Amino acid sequence: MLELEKFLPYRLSVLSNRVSQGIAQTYQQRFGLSVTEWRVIALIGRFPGLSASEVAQRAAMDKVAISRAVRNLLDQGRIEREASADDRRTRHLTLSTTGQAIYQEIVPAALDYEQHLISALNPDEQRVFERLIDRLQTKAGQMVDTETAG
Amino acid sequence: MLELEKFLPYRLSVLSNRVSQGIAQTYQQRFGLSVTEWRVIALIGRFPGLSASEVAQRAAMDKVAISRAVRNLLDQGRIEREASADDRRTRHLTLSTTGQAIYQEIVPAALDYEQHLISALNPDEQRVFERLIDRLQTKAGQMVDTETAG
DNA sequence: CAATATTAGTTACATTTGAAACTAATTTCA
DNA sequence: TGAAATTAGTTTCAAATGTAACTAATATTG
Repeated sequence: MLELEKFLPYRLSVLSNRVSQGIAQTYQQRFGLSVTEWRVIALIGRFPGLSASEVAQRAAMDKVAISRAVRNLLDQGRIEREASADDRRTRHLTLSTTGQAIYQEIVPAALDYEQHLISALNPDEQRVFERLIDRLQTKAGQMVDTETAG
Repeated sequence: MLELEKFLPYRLSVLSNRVSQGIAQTYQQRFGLSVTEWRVIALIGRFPGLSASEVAQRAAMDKVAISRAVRNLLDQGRIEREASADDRRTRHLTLSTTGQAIYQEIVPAALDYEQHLISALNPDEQRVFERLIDRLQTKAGQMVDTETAG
């Protein structure tokens, strides 16, 4: 007997969607950023000079999605792109002044959201929760690899 | 300083996507079901006679998405639909014989997947994890309501 | 060194998804 | 009662997304 509302994958999905949506309000309304665009900004802000494919790797997202987000952010003048000295295929990405302003404004709001959310747990619980998430993450990864799923 | 890879909303998103994808292999490959179609089947299997909007509510999904999934499942002969006696707008949904067979086959596989996944945690940890998820779920809901997000 | 394979990134096309408008049935309440 | 509001469900159109094919640059290897 499967009770969807108690089924872990389902609960994870609902929770994740709700959290993402909540946090997205911050940057969608204010800056019209998509989730992918925001992640690109977050990563380039943190690691200036990343290439598009490095961003894709770190964001765990598709390279096509990243390519499109990069294109949009370039069009909007929020990031800049410079050819690599030693590999003419890769271009290094950095935030423009505008992009930096956005980054500076969103990061505290995002961290604030996270703080609010996680304040539902006490510090001990927070640590436990994060460790368990990591373990599940690892396990889920193994299961994709070994095709145990069916 | 925001480190995406430690940021809870991001980690939840990655974990949830990975888990959903892992479990989806079971029903996508075998039956060509989308996530939404599978959820409709899961809910109608559990609660025969639900209407489309009741399914939408319980699945926490958009009514348009449910409408489309229902249409597909009807076309595939996997569910059946019968007008309600007391409200001619609503139609009650049930699994066809084919739909039941699918349900009977997927449910154990899904539960099995969940078991494998959660076996990364010991029983105590499992209970803790579920309680924490619930608390975060509640908190996230409150935050959407009160627009605390930023 | 030249043919082959690989990698970065983009483009094109087809499918999915979401928002808003819509129809039909039902409720509400003045 | 009957006009206005609500609800169930569908359709439409635009935007987002994924897959595969593609270009250009680099790496490999015979």
